[in-house]
Amino acid sequence: MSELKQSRPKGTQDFVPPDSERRLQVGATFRRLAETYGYRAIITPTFEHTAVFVKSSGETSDIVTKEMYSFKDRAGRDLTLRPEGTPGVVRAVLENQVRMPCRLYYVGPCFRYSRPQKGRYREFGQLGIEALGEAGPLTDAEVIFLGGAFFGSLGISDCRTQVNTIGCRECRPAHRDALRTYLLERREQLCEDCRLRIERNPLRVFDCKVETCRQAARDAPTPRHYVCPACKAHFEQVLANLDRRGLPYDVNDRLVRGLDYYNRTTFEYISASLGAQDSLGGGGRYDYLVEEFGGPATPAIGFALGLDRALLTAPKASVPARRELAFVVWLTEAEIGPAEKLADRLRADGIATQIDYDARKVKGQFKSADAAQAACCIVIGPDELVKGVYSLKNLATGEQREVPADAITAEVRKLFTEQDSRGLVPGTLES
RNA sequence: GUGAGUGUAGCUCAAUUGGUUAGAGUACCUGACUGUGGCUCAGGAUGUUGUGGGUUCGAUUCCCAUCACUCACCCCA
Repeated sequence: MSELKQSRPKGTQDFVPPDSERRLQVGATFRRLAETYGYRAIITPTFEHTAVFVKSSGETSDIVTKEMYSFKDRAGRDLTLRPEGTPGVVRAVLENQVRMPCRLYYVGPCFRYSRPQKGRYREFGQLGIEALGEAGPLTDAEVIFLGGAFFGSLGISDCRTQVNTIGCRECRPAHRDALRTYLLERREQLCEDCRLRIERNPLRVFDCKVETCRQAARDAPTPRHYVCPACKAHFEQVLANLDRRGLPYDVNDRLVRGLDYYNRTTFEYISASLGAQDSLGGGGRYDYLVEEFGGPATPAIGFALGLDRALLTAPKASVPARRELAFVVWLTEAEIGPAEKLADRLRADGIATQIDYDARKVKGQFKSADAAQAACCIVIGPDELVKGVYSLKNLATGEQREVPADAITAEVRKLFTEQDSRGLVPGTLES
């Protein structure tokens, strides 16, 4: 293996065909689905002022304390590659005074500085939606359902949906106090991290995987048992609606999520086939965030799904044997001109067309066509020029026949659809 | 940030207790086929064994360091 001077930075990925196409397709599936539910695209910068993330994700969150790609630009501004999508969206909505309520979706890269492993990269793709200005539980259920529908449309069958409620401003303090008291009584059993969490964010103890902490947390007061009547009713309606829609879910008392800004409904999609990083995505309600950004009090809910993890979990569609690509083959240099002209004509007609200008022999051109997975070759030789025809060869079946020059576009189209219907081009990812 | 494992041809992997010329499949190139790919047959090319040190008469094999990748902790997408 010869030494490459440059290799990709740790935790980043290259996508070469056909993986690149598959990845784009997943994004396209998401876009289409989101649009089906009335969401519209929002595009925000890949980096923001660092304060945007510190303020929204929480100063004590792991993302902010140790996972951000932060840097100073040449004018000394403090900037950060976005570790998640929501803060930038909220900032942009306020900055542009987008009329609310509004439903927005985004697809794009996010960055976190953590040690890479299966399903976890330093640059990763997120697919997200944010519904701003909708307060009701039916929105929560619809959002949760939409995420489930997305994984379903990718053919992911082992996705489980977990939901929980963590209460609101009114009921959270009561629970927090109860939890703190409970944890302080069992301080000895807790790991170092969890002892710190008691003061900073006791909810996180529920997330801890240390066995003694799990035991200690088993009977700890959960948020759900302390929620106020309003939150309780809200959650019950969310669940009732999920039932009505037929989306299976598990209520998970310990599901609290890593971002500080959530309230009431939280949810997460889990896959068994992902390994340690088993979360396909998650989200929740964040009714206070817009206000904290200096905007008007605005209820909101959203989710972020992992593009890479979706790709990892989704069954691999068989790679198409043939692409809708025509390949023009010339015999002698005298035909290069006509070949080029024909290719341009086909392209103008919307047919992807390629020529091998470099291959000296016909055989080499056919090999190129085969390697490119072209559906057909169109041969131009001295004979064809005299007769005013092209020889059209179907590379899947091997049949070749002469077609009149002015019928070539129609014939190629016909050949494409014939290959499709004969199943020579297996279905793509979405079907 | 912590731990473990793995680095041999473009790819997937071999190489007996350290033994001299590092192999196979596949992919690639050429020819059989001078206007035709995919099949078949016959040939061909390819490696500083990740890198740098060390032990040894001799290292792909053992030791140390380093880099990269992978998995896990952590965290989450």
